[in-house]
Amino acid sequence: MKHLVIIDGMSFFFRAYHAVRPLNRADGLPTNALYGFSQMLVKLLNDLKPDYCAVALESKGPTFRKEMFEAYKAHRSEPDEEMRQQFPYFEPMVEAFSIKGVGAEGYEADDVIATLVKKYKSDVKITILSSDKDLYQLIDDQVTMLDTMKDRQISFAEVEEKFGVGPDKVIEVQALIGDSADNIPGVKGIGPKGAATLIQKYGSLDSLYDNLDELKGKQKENLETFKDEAYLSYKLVTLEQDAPVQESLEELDFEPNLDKVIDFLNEMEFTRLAQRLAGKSEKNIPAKNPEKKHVETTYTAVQSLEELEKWISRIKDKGYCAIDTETTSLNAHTADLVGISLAIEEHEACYIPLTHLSDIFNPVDQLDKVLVLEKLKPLLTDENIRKVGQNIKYDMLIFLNEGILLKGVEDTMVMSAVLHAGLHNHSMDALAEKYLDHKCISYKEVCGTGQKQITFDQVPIDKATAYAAEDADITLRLYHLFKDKLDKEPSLKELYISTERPLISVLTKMEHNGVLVDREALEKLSVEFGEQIKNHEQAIYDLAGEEFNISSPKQLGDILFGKLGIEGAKKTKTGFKTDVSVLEKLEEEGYEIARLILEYRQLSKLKSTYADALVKDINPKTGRVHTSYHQNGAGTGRMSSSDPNLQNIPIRTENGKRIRQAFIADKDKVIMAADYSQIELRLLAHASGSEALQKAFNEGFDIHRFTASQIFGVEPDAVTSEQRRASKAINFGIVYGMGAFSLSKQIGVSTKEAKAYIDAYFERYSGVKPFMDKTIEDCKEKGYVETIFGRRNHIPNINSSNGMMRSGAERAAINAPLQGANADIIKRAMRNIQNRLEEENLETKMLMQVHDELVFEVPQHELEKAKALVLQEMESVTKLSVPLSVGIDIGDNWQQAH
DNA sequence: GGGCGGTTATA
DNA sequence: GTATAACCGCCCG
Repeated sequence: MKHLVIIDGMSFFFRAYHAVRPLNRADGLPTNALYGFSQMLVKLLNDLKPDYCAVALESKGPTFRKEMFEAYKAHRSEPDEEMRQQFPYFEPMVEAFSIKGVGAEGYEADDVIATLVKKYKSDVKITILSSDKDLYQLIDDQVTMLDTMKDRQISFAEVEEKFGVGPDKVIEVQALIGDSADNIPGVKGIGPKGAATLIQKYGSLDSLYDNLDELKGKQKENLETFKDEAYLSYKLVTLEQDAPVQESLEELDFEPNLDKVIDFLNEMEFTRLAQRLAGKSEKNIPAKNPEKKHVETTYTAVQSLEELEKWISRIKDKGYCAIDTETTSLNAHTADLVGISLAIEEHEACYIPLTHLSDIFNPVDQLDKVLVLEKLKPLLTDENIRKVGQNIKYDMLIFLNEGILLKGVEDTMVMSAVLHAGLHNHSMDALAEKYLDHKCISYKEVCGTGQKQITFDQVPIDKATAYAAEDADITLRLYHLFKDKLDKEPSLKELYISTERPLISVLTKMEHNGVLVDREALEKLSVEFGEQIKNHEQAIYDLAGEEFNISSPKQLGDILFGKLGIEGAKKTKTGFKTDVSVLEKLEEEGYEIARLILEYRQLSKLKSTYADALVKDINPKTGRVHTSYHQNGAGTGRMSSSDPNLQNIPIRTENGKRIRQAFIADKDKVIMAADYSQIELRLLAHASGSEALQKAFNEGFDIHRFTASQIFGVEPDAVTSEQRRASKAINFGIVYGMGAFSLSKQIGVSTKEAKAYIDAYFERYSGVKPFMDKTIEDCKEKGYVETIFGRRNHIPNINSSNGMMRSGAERAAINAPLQGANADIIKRAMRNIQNRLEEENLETKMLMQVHDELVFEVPQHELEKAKALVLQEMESVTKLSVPLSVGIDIGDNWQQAH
């Protein structure tokens, strides 16, 4: 049977535009979308070998859907200028490939495709080239879809995977889900899962509504309320199969003319593609500096001393530059420098290769690393010449390992975190796409992936230059953009200049310091835990009556609630729930196996995540463990730590404490840990203005006992330990926006009682509830919340129409100003402490930060001095209506210092 | 080898 | 009931 291929024209043109990085013809015409599309067509010629081919075109005027429903596709944004400039070449391109363009006035391309499918599917096999799920309804034995960008064929199975039903029922499901991108309303409260379940059960929209009485609750209510929307959506997603399409199958006959194609490709200056088609090998094409021919970027490799001197002198004149290092590893503490890229003017950058692998067969022309670093050093260490990086802490660590401490740094990632917390991530790729509309060359494109991945020192210089120079260029462009944005937001600028920017160097030094761990102790623990795990395993198998993988929640659930028939099972999405709370309940009911599993879990966690992992993380060169801090790991302003995470080292259990004991001080030094006491509650007292709460802190009361006396109406001395425990849970819960239901579960009382406690709390600590309400209200209006220091966190879901999402967002909104202010305070303290340690020439080293705690390594002889300094700086970092209280402890290891 | 769910470690 | 990171199993390609 012959083969008809139908291409969803505009949809692919747009995707090509976004998928291909900017490209220009010598005269400046943007050509990236044309390039992507041409490339796709070439591949199509080779792979599919169609007998007939058509490109479906959009109607130029308004479509019947728009007339049926005004809002349809209403919030589609206008295409970019660079895209618009390429439109006039679209049809000539299609024509050059000898493909027929097919359209119908008043109909979308999708309708044209549907019409062609209906007309010809009994005569030919059809492949639709599109990734639009609205076309799934056309799929059947004769008709498949192909997403060429993802290189994925879409047939029955894929449709079912995506929608839970076959192509014949897709419309029914889509009618219920709706599509926010096209403004198709659907039924509120029904998403992909619910829609699939309903249609699977009832078969169609009509039948669903005929049997609506079988449903209940919110779902039924929603279906009733949005019945009109459902049927409107049904009409909107149903494709018109009888659009006025004139073309006969013969007219779609596909006879490509290679010369015409090559002429077009040459006209667009897609030389390599043209030559490939003409049968010439790619290798014969000179690939020297391919970027040079594009007007917009000049990326060069620096391979001579003269060139280097030129760049250095230009940077000195300019007063700042963007900088990026290429290395052999993602982890700065194990990475070796491979090359450096620099940028001073936008769209222009250089790459200085230093240690690319070179041998007599493949010699690499590169300058000597030591020499280049010597030349660059004055510039790098000059505080008045700003060095802008994207995550420059990484580059600082690389230079620090070469003996150079950068001064005067700026960081576009940190700037973005200050400006855009909660909106998106701050990776360069994300920022470039969002703010520069530019798709970066991906690391994978340069180095490959998986087994075949190479390190950067194996990348050829021209490829390395294109990648590395682009990074410096993009960083520079983002810097200019974010600097302007900060200038318009004085409070954010202040946060960046006085807190976040200085912190970069502090964190660099902390990571560089690293922490000493007792390897032998951890190895012993690993062995001991391993033996205990084995014993537990055997005991569990005996009770279960068979061997199974205890670490598999699936298998474990089946054993407990299936084979052993234990009652009271709760379900997760995929099986039985087997988490701590479930197992603890079983343990209370007397199930020995539950106790054993809990212990097994704890031991496995301690062994794999801490005992074994930490030993692997000991750096062979320094003998210490160097974490990576993420300055804005959380949208709230908190940091996070990874590789390894030193912010979740165990402390609660006895076995856990033994892990902490392995964090030790070097010879003649001690570990000093300083932590803020009750800082978030103090911040709540300050921010809410609650006088009772403020009084409690000003008088230095035991806050949980005091809260208990308030809630239960007894004298502080008369508070029972049970009452204090409950109050502690409330104090913590309040700052998380907790409700009565969760509190009741946590402290084991009825929801009613829990509600009474919370009411009493708000009654006694008047000001807290109004503060929380005001915070949410402000957030709904502005889309973000602020700490008392002006740090922002955006909460996009605060106005969500989904109740679950919205209440989640409200809890986040309550918590963020408190958690964030905590972060503000400790970050300022870190900056001040590091400054003073250096000013006063102390040998004390800051090693770790754990949200409200700082850990230092202190020489015995300066212990008193360091202690006083840290205490003073932490407590006096800001003045609130309640005092900041810091506890300091000292020991030979981290466990003792608590 | 990547992604995701379940689980657990911390503040 | 806020904010994270990491491990394991399991499913996919």
